[in-house]
Amino acid sequence: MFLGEHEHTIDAKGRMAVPAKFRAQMDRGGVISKGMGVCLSVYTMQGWEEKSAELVSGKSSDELRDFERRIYPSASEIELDGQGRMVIPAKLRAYAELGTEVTVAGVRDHFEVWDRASWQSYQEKLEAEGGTVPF
Amino acid sequence: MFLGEHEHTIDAKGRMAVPAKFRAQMDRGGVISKGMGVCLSVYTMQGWEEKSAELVSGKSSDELRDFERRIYPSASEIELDGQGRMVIPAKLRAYAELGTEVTVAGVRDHFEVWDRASWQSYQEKLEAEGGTVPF
DNA sequence: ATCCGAGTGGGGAAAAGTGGGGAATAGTGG
DNA sequence: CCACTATTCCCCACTTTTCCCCACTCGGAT
Repeated sequence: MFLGEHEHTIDAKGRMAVPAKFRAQMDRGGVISKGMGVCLSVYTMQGWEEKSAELVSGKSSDELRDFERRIYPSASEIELDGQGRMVIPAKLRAYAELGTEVTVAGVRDHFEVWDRASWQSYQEKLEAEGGTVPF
Repeated sequence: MFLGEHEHTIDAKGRMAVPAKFRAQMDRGGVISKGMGVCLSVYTMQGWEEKSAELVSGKSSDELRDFERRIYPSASEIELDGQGRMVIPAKLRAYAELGTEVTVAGVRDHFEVWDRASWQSYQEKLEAEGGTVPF
């Protein structure tokens, strides 16, 4: 399970360290894709397969074609280098408007990568709307 | 699995580099055919056989004959050269209105080749219709 | 104080993408 | 059957990007 908020950086080569707590789950690689909102989502390979299978089920063939043409091209397979970093494709970096300072947030079955400023204003918005955490 | 969006070019000889991430799957060649919409679809040999078998199943013999006469002549077997490129037949290039700048998009079991401008407007259309990516 | 793991930065080798020359091949007309 | 032309294919060359490895810093734990 992915938990917690981690502040990391993206270097000049487009690399970002995966939080050490997430690495064991990602050791066999994973999939990064455009997320809901201005962010990117990273799944384990298994998680991605389950999630995408679930999303395409029960669609008519016309819908399915368009749908597949949106989700698969917007994703990319990723692996970790010797230092536990992943390379974020330039297209995806642009989509999520990532600068060098990013926040990595664990969200149960996947984790998300946000530009740090976007993340902060998003959290502030949630707080203003939704009140306090329920624990 | 074919994933991601790759910007490539078609040179004066009609050749296009297959994205490196797709090559391992294409090493024994594949089949290129007209795609759904103004694009071309490329399958692995195995993927093509499965897909075409699935499409012809459950058709009456009259339907089947016409269908086969449409599908198979519009397709072409392709191999990769020493540099990992494939030659796109001129007829298919014309069908998909491909200029020199193209986008190669991975769509799970196959990948598609679009003229870069067509791809972009198609994606914009999908976005306008379908909202955000669900991940 | 020292060790160790995490996060970051960068150099250099390897691979990817592109372009083009020239031989082999296939197709065309005499 | 031969000659000519056009196309295809194989190879080499160049540039850019990617990947692998080593090095440094910073905290926390021993």
